Amino acid sequence: MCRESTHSKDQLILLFDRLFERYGPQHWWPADDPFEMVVGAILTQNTSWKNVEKAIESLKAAEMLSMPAIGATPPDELARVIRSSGCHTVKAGRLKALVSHVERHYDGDLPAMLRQSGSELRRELLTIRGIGPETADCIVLYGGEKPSFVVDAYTRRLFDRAGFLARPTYDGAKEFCEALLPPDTRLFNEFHALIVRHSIVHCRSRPRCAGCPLADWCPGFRSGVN
DNA sequence: ACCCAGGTGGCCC
DNA sequence: GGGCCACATGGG
Repeated sequence: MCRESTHSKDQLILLFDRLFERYGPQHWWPADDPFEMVVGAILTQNTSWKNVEKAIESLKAAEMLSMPAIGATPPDELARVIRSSGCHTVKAGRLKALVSHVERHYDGDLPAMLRQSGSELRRELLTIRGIGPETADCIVLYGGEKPSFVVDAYTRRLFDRAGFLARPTYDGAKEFCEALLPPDTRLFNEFHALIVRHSIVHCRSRPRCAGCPLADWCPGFRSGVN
């Protein structure tokens, strides 16, 4: 990173303000409890949230949305229940890997794991098969409620198009944000949720940028970044 | 018939 | 460090 300035800091905060003014608080993560949150984070990997909701409903209907149930269910049966989330064979294995980790190291006490510091929790999550940087950051931020900035494909594309960073890597975009923003859980929570919301609701359904709250940063008619 | 989704791991160079 | 692929359902 190393090219940060009060300029890009102000721009970044302005971008957040524009999104917040437009869309308001997003109230993420949509889950009834920490375990459902973590399950959702794994199921939503490269998958639309709509399909994840169906899979979570299936788990609830089968009374399988609990660590003991997932721990005791054979992988192929679990896969059938979460089928709608796509890549279900892979994800069934990831859910079981997560559950067995928490059972082995915390006697099944997920909140105990989530109580660690953000950096320790992140490091530990990354050792679990099927949890990569984005899923880990989601769990730290939305499950552990510690300020770990979540980057996704939308974030990287937005920062690239808006001229904040050129072809950012995951870690590059994360470090950029964490260097410029105060480590505020609420801010990080809303920032990521708003970028997702904007990218889906606005950019996809209205590709012409009509009324885009980020028009200042659009490549076509940019007015002053950099 | 494509292309994309709130990614990750494996393999390659 | 990057590029490519499989994983796979459901909606545009």
